[in-house]
Amino acid sequence: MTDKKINAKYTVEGRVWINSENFAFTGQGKIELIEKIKVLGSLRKAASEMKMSYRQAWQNIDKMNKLSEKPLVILKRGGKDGGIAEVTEFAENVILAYKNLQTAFDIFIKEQTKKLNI
Amino acid sequence: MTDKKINAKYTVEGRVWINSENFAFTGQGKIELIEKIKVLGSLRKAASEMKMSYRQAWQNIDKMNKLSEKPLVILKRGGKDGGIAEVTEFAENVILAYKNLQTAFDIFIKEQTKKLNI
DNA sequence: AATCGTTATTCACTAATAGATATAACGAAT
DNA sequence: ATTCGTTATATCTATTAGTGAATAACGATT
Repeated sequence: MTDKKINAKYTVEGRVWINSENFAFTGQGKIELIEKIKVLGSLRKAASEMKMSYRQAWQNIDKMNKLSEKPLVILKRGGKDGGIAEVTEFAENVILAYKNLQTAFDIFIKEQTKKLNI
Repeated sequence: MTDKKINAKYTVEGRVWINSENFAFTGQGKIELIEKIKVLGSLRKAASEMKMSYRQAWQNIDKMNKLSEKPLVILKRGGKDGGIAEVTEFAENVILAYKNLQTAFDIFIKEQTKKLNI
């Protein structure tokens, strides 16, 4: 017989990210941004699609690139299409690591919510 | 032989809290505030000792009281000492739950940092 | 060299947050 | 009734964060 006494009023929530030298260089928003860049090949379009200001998007990418070992997105201006935004293989690894983390965290949250005793 | 190949450049970080109907009614700051209230018997002194503005402290307590099932801190004004702030038994339970959660989360963070593969 | 759409950067404006200050309300103790 | 130190609340200011607009810089393609 399963225990049905679940208190749904209180839940555990939280956030996780990966840090590099005092800067959270991942986080849901940034991961999503990189993924959109990968699809669209453009920082401007990616930001626009996320309804994130271009400025903020650029700053995020710039910080991530500068504060991590290797760049995550290579931005080039000029050229045929005005410029390109290229997602590096390193970024792919980071995204994978973040997703694994997030998956584990989701499980953690569920467990802890179940354990809540208030 | 222990694996010494630890990449200390990247770490997992995060935050957890307990939610009640769309309001994070716990969090390190709020828990600390309640604990200080318990010791000092005064919201004003507790806020002052934490270098938190009285206004913010009062608002936090007020929200917590209103948005949770039972009040966590009972505030009374007037009287011999000008007023009193009383921590309820319910608040004690919440604090305990939060600390258990935090302990588990600390372990989670360590594990995940160790697993980081970037 | 002219064009194009992007990256890169600045500036001014706005909204939101935090803080400080001041003061009213309170009621047990005297 | 007066006093006291607190709770409770309003108001103003300073700081910060975020947005939007405008524009310069770029370089492969034509």
